[in-house]
Amino acid sequence: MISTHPQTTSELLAKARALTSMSVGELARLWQVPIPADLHKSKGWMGQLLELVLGTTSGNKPQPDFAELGIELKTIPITPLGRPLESTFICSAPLTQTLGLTWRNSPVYQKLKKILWVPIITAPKTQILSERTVGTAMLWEPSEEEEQLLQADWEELMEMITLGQIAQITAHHGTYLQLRPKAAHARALCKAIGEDGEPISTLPRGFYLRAQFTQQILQHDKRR
DNA sequence: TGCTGATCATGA
DNA sequence: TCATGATCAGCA
Repeated sequence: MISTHPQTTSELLAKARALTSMSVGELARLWQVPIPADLHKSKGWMGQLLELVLGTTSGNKPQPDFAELGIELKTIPITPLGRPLESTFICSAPLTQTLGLTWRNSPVYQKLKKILWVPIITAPKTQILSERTVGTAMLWEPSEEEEQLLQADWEELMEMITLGQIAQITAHHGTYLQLRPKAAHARALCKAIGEDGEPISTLPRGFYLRAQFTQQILQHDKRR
């Protein structure tokens, strides 16, 4: 089966909604994608399957998955009750040259401003991949209130990075947006700002949405 | 058992 | 190394 790139937002949403209740095994068969035994060594597999099915246009370039529509695609494993099993990676965090960076022109905001969420109903986490099913996809844009909350977290974290306090940042910081390691392994280091403004080597970090926040998004949208 | 910190695959 | 896609694994 061949996917065409969706031309409009409504076409994309309709396409995603048409997948509701389909099993992962069914999708993989239709698109002739081999199913891994588990996701241990194929962590991005689910996301890549949906990219194929929905016909994303961007590959692994630093731009929205549907560049023309300005929409980012995120697959999120949820329990049958709608609780996300994982936090959601947004983008890597700039650790140097952060002065002058503002919320609205930050990579975090650019990623978050329009997201197509595709829930994958997964229960329990050990459930065989092919038996998981697609939930109801939804298009989300942050409300004013949500944006303010995210911006506050972002500003707190970015200030710490800029002031050379990255070593003190843990995943406990940030109410809805957190900063965590994002690396191939512990030896993958990058440059950051040290306590006295000197360059230091540290683990690359990424911004993540807490599962609690994602849950609110998904629940809120159901009431519309 | 939820969450943090660590990790896996792939392409340029 | 850094971008894309995330989930794993063990501790609190």
